[in-house]
Order: sequence, then structure tokens, then C-alpha cells
Amino acid sequence: MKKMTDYIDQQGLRHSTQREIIAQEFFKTKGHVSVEDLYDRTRKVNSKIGIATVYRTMNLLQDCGLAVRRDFDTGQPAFELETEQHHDHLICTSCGKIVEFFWEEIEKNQNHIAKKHGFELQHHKMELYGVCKACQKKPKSLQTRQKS
Amino acid sequence: MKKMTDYIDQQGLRHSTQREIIAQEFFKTKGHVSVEDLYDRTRKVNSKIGIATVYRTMNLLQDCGLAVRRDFDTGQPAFELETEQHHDHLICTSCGKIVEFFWEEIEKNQNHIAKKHGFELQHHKMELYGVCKACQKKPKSLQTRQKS
DNA sequence: ATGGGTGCAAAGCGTTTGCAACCGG
DNA sequence: CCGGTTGCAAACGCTTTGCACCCAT
Repeated sequence: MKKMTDYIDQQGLRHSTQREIIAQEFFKTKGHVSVEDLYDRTRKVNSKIGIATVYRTMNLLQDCGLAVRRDFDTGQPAFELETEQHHDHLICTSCGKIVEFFWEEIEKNQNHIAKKHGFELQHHKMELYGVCKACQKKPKSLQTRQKS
Repeated sequence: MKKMTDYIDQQGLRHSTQREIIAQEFFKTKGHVSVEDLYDRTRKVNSKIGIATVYRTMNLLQDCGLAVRRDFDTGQPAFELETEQHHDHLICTSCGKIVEFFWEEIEKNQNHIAKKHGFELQHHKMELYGVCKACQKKPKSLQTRQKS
């Protein structure tokens, strides 16, 4: 929160109630939020907030280094709090649940693979897709709800 | 090619010049093609082909198990020939070049990671982003052209 | 009072779809 | 001839933008 207000000041931007509400709702989130979710939740606080402002604020939060946008194969991007440590994700293809994990071997060896092919590595994306514990209990026929 | 005609017959679908042209152009591709590229190339063969037909044909090719759609963080999806062996990708963030690689450790251990979090693994996605050899020679300022 | 911020609606962009004409079997 | 296929344009879903109005500073 403070990081955002600092950024706003330092960039000569302005504070607004909308930004505060949206940021607050975003910080309240433990895991990952979609724009939709965030929009719905902010509307409960102030029903006049437009979706464009949610998009604009999320872009601002990314610029501050507070939010990261993740594009999983779920149809809609998810925002999470930026953390110091890189991590990857497990995504439930049934309910959309997202779990973070750290895999040391990847972090250690990704550079070798890149170098082997003449690439100078910048970053990577590792996503495991599967069915989470809770969804495994559902009948198979209800376990699908992927992007397409 | 034969696999497609077989599939068309067996599904009671029909053969058409458009499908043949598009499929042929797709098979001609060594690496990865975007819809745009494919559309441009098929138009050189028959300028009346519409983009909707390209989309429809690529969906058909996916249904036959001949094409795979890859959604990299490049802004536009790429289609590649379906292969027996799973592999992952290195993507040049400057020119968009795509290189395939196989990383045994990942294939072997991904299940452990998933199980550890209670997930039943279905598939994964591993992408390394960096700058390819050719692009490393360009001035740094020209090395970016990522999605956003 | 300035000029950035907001809401709304319109515009973008890539992809899909409805429909009438078309054509393969 | 029948029903799948095509091209075109319209519809879509998500995100961005233009603009007049609003409100921090």
C-alpha cells in the first residue's frame, strides 16, 4: 500500500479513492485474482467504479512492481502479488485453483539448456496442469472446464 | 497429408481445394507458423481464401492430431506439427525464433512435484525466453519486441 | 485553475459464427 | 440434389482508448 502511494507521489501522479479501493481489494487477495473478480469485488465497495479503471489500476500496480500478471491457459489472466523469489505454478484444470511451487533443479539448470542452443536466457515459464485433490473426488465428467 | 484425407473420409467430411492448399502450406513449414503467416501464404496460392477458412482448417488439423497450437507469450499463437515425443520451447524475445528442446529431468520429475501438492498431473508447459544468437549481435535497444 | 483520473461508450484485435451461395459426392 | 464448406460480415470477449466531466493538488 505504502509502496503504491510512494510511487504515485514520486511519479507526480494523483491519489484517488478508486485506486485505493482497487489496490486494497487486490492486497486482500491471498492468491490469484482475475480482472473480473477484482471488478466484482470493488463494485461491492463502490458500485460506480468502471472496469476500465480496474485495468488502469492493475497496470499501475504492475508498474510499481506490486503486481504480476500471469497468463495461464485458463482463458483469463491472473494477477498475483509480486514476490522476491521466483516460483512456478500448478493449475487445476477443473476448478482453476493455482498453487505455487519452487523447483530448484529448473532454476539451476535452465541456463545450461538455453546456452546449449545459443540463447541468452531472460526468464522462463513453467506450468504444471492437472486436477487438484478436491476435484479428483468429482466424477470425471465434471473435471473439465479448460480454456477452449 | 494422407492422415488428413483419411480423417476426412472417416468422419464423413468433404475434401476441398482450400483445405488441401492450407494443409499443404502448413506441412511445408519446418518450424512454427502463425495464422497470419499461413493466411498470407495460402493467399499467394489462391487469393480468395478467407481467414475464417484458415482458422477452421487449423482446427481440423488439430482434431486429426496433425497440428498442435502453442500459446507462447508472443502475442500470437503458433502451430507446429504434432510429434510423438513431448518437448519444450526456447523463444527468442527479439525475433520470435522458436527452438525445441527435450529436458529429461523435467519429464521425469514433474509428477513428483504435482503429487506433492495433491495434483493428478495432466500435462505441462515449459518455456525459456531469451535472446537467440543472431539477435545478440544486434544493439541492445533493438532486442525487444515482446508482446508488451 | 490545471491537468491527471474516471466513467462511459466506442474502437481494437484475434477468433468464431450466422448465413446465403457454392460445390463435392 | 443434399448437406458440408466457404467467404463475408457481423458477433464476440477481453482490453485499450477518446472524450467530456470531475476532482485532487
